[in-house]
Parts: sequence; C-alpha cells; structure tokens
Amino acid sequence: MTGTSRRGEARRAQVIDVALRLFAEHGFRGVSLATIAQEAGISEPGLIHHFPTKAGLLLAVLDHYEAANHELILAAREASGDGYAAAWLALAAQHQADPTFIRFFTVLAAESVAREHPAHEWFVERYERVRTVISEMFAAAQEAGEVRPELDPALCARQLVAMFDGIQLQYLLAGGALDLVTPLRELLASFTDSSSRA
Amino acid sequence: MTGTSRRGEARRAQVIDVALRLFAEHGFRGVSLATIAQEAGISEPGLIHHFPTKAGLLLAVLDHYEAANHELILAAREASGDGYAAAWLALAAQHQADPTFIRFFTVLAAESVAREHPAHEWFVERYERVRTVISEMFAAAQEAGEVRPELDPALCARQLVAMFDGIQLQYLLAGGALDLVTPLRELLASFTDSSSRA
DNA sequence: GTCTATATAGCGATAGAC
DNA sequence: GTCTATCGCTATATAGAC
Repeated sequence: MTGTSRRGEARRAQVIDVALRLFAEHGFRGVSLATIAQEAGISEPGLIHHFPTKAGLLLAVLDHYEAANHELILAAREASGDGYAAAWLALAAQHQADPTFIRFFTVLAAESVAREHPAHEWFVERYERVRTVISEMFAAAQEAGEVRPELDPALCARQLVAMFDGIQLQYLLAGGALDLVTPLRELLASFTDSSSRA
Repeated sequence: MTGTSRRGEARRAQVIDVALRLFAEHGFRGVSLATIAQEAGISEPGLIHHFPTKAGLLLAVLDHYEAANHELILAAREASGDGYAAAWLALAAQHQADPTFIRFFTVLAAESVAREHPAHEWFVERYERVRTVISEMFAAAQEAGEVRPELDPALCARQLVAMFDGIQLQYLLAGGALDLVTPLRELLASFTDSSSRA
C-alpha cells in the first residue's frame, strides 16, 4: 500500500502476526482495530496507514498464512518421501502442536459463510482450489496403486477435507484434549486397503 | 422470563424463529437486536422484554432447535426401521432440503470456539454429549454385528461427527451445489463392511 | 405487555500536524 | 511513517409513559 522500507515491512509483518492470533481467538467481528493496534505496539491510525481497512488486513493475513501453510505441506511431503498420506498426517500433527493456525482457519471459514463477510469469496475459492488439488493427488495415488481403484478421487478429497475441518472443530471445543491425527489416519487407511483399518 | 400468556408465548416462538434465520445468515455478532426486532414485527424494547439479553436469546434459540433436531433424529430412526445409519442419512437429506438448521449450527459452533462467546460452554457440552450418544450407538450396532468388530466406537463417533460438520461447511461455502449425503453414506458403509464401498 | 425516547459506550475510519 | 484529535455511526440496554 505504501513504501517498502525495511522498517515498514517489519511493521506489516508484526501486525499480520498479531492479527492472526487475535482473529483466531475472537473471530473477525470479535476483535477491534484498537485491540490489534495495542497488541502490536502501534497506534490505531498507524495501523490504518499500513492496512487502510479492516477487511484488507484480514485478506492480507489470509494470503500470508495460506502461503505459509502451502510451504508446510510441500516440506512435509518432501520429508515423508513421496507418500501423500504421510504428509497430511504430519501437517495435522504440526497444527496440533501449535493450534493458532487451525483456530484461525476454522473460525474464519465458518464466519465467512455469510455472504456479506469480507472473506466470503476468498474462502469459496479456497475450498474449490483445495478440493481440486487433493482430488488430483488422490487420482495420481490411485494410478500408482496406493488408493483402491473403485473409489472416486473427488469424493475422497471431499471426505478428507471434511473430516480434517470437523475434527479441528472438535479439537478446539474440547480445549485441545483430543487427538487430531488418528481419525484422519484411519480414514486414509480405509482408502488404501480395507484390511489395514485397526 | 415473564408471564406465560398465549400471546406472549406466540411472540417468543416468533422471535426464536426469526432469530434462528438471522443468526444462521450473519452469525451472533453479525446481527443486531434492532434487525431481529424489525424482522419479527416488534419493537426493540418489546423484544428485550421477552429476552432481556442478546446472549439469552441465543441460548433460547440453541435449546429450542437442539430439541427439535433431537425429535427429527428419533422420527427418522422410527421411520427407517431400526437402522442407525439410515436415520443419520435421512437427517442429512432433510437438512440439505432446508439448510437453515445446519447453517445456524455450523456458523455458531465455530463462532463459539472463542472462550468469551456466550454459547461457548453450551457447545462444549453439546459436542461431548453428541460424541457420547453416537459412540454408544456404534457400540450397540457393533454388538449386533452391524459394525466391524475391530473398530473403536468412540473413534467412529468422532469421525462421523467430524465429517458431518465438515461436509456441511463445504456445502454452505459451495452455495448448496454439493451433495451432503454421499460422503456420509460411504463413511458409514466403511464401518460395516469393507466390500460395500462403492 | 408494548411502546417512545434516550443513555452510554465502542466501532471503523478521517483530517491534519509533525 | 506515525502521531493527536475527532467524526459519524451503530451497538446493547434502560427509563418511564400507556
């Protein structure tokens, strides 16, 4: 929005970091710019200087952490050899250790169901994109014989994403006293081989 | 809160009905008492007379429709003979036809993740209760040979609830252009018999 | 039991000095 | 690029007449 001085960039990054946590804890409507500014150690007009509107700030946070999440997935996939499933489970475990991420996306996704919500279009497009990517991943895995041939990759993708989101909600409402990984691992196991389900 | 005159009861029911729709469309924080009063054809202080606080109104709506949902489940179970799975699928199909219900619970559940949210405790207890009930249902079905013996009923319950919630979120963000029932039917089928998965 | 009128506070955003 | 000061709006809730 403004210049790209080193100090300005640092400020922006700091604000985005604080905004992630506060949006995650209280939702978009539940937190004020005054609170964000205060927690970031900046005045309210100072914050507005970097992010002219509250909606713009939210979209900046969404873009920033969606990119960060994408890098986590790529890294997890690299680390786990080439198993598509292991990468997702590693991602789930990582988010369980630091729930700010899933808290943010769980709360904001549901809030954005309202058509007038500033992130509505963002989340509509995000879910279409995620379903497509994962569906293609399942199709490739099926081709490689890692997924049972009678399954529909698109349906598997919808199921995996749904259980991921739903189990995160349960995790958050249970105050973290719940395992994120096991339900997903069992679902993925059911995609590969019926006899491998524990 | 006040007397229980017939007219008063009708007003309360009317307000609860309108509040369900508005909370579903905009969330708790996204709608004002003025809007609810206007849509219900009542003045704002008139509404406050019946429901002294906005939080109290929300809890009244939650209790009312949780009870209604419980009756739907019992009716669906009655109608579908005694199959536990068919009842859940019938319920999903019914909510797909009129999404107000799932919209309300999806939006409010995520919003209530914030600890200061007026419905936080309500949803924490609700999910514990739901998981317990469904877990017992799976255990009974397992005893009857309808669920594979090596599965953990509690884990199946968490998975079913999670996929239910997650698929509802996708349904809402896709503007209703998605099937709610199929992903759930496939999951339930994987619980009973591995060869029945399409 | 329902209304008009109003209290009180917090919100996002702007104007203009430095 | 950051500040002080403030605008205009909307929110929940209350007081008191009818």
